[in-house]
Amino acid sequence: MATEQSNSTTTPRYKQLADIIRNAIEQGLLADNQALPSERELAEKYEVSRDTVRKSVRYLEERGVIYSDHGRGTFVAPSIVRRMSRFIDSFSQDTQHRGGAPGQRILTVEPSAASMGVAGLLGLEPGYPLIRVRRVRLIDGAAVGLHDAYFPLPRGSKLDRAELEQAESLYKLLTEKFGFAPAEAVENLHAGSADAEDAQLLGIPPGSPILIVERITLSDRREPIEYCLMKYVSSYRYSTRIAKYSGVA
Amino acid sequence: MATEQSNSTTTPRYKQLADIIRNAIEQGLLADNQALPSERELAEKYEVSRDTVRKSVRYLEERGVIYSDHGRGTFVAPSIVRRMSRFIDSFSQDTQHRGGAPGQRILTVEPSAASMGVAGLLGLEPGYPLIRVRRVRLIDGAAVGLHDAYFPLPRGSKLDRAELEQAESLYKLLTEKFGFAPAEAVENLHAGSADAEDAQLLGIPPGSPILIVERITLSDRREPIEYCLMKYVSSYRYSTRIAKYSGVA
DNA sequence: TAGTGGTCTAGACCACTCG
DNA sequence: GAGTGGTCTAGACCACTAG
Repeated sequence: MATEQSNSTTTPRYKQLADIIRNAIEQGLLADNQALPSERELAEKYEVSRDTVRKSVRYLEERGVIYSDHGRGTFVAPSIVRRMSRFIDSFSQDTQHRGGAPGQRILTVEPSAASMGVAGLLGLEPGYPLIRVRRVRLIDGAAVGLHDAYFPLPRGSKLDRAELEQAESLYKLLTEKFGFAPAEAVENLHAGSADAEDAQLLGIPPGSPILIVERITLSDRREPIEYCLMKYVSSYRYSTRIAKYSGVA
Repeated sequence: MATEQSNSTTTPRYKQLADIIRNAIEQGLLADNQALPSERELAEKYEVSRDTVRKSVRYLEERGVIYSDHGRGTFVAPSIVRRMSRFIDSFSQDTQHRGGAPGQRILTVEPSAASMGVAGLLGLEPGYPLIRVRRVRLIDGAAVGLHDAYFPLPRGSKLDRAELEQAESLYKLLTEKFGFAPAEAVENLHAGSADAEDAQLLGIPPGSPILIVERITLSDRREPIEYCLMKYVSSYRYSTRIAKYSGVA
């Protein structure tokens, strides 16, 4: 930690240290459930305070990379846990983490007045102008899901299909072009059946079971900024991690 | 924070303060998205260091109760987010949070030698002696899910149906009687169809779509201690919160 | 008993937001 | 510029685990 990289002006030390530890784990230098050096040792080795080391440890613990046990030490989380983090732009990342090639086929990109349902979820007036983007999501070229996203654009802005087709990701495009800043999301999941259109687009028989995921994305001020309805074929796995039991009452 | 309760010997101050804040929110003293007093004000008012206040804030932030924004302040999370925390013993708690009465009908409590599949998931030898508990989960008396749990018991221990029928919760019983100590869990979800038996137990037509949740529960040492296969009718909602986008490389 | 993580303090300075 | 949260330090003591 002595002589710092060029970007150290902005990256806090605890994140730098966290990256060092995470890289060591990802490169297999530390095995599952193996103990890390003690906090005091890490502090000395990297010339930071113990409190900064603890911040790194918390940071990685929240992400399921390591875990600490009072009086015993800090350990590498088993890979089954490490692989399970969820992120907001989950489809592409999840798929890549699982070794698949994510893809998409854009169906429509069009203006859409908010229906009562969507307006309620987004906290807007019915009829409010939204953009609706419908896509088939692919893994290794095979259709696995349908995404139907609704979001407002800043007044006067436009989004066309060509733009989206070139972009690496819808979220990245929205973020860079329109200042779309997702901070958090809530998701509701349930089982359902494919209707005729779903079935045709996903290449499955009508009535097949599908996993339905509804998501509301919130800005840093916790204003709803997107509603997305997703439908997945039954071979698609949605993975999640449930953190430490929190002594609720 | 001056004169403390009797149990203050063990409860850390930051959790006591977190409880004070959470209670204020739950009692409606603070509205959604309303700003909390600044960290410095809270530190002065409750006579703790600012760092301790920050621990309380982190603690509640992880649980989706509040959120902080650099330079702006700390705010009450909107109720749509606050309601979304998941816990390991989720069914009973989730159901209660939603205003329903959770219940169960125990189908079988029996010894079961680990199949190859379950053995692999639990990191045991096939044939290892396990207990298998099958239950129908109810909300307001109506069947909504099937739980099929497998776990090892300490050598020589036994678990019978009568015991389970009296217990408040399977987890509580296992924890208190056998030192079962869940620290974390991973879940995989996908859509499927009810077979004849599922359909009969859930009171739905065979072939109906169901939400299939597989869970592996891990101990504080991250050893797998339970595998549970859950099937839910399509009206059941599985809710989750996706925390702040974490700058993963 | 030695070593580990957990809590707590008091103070400093930086980075960000907003009027 | 005033106020907010974010980072960092150095040190102290407690609680837990294990040989």
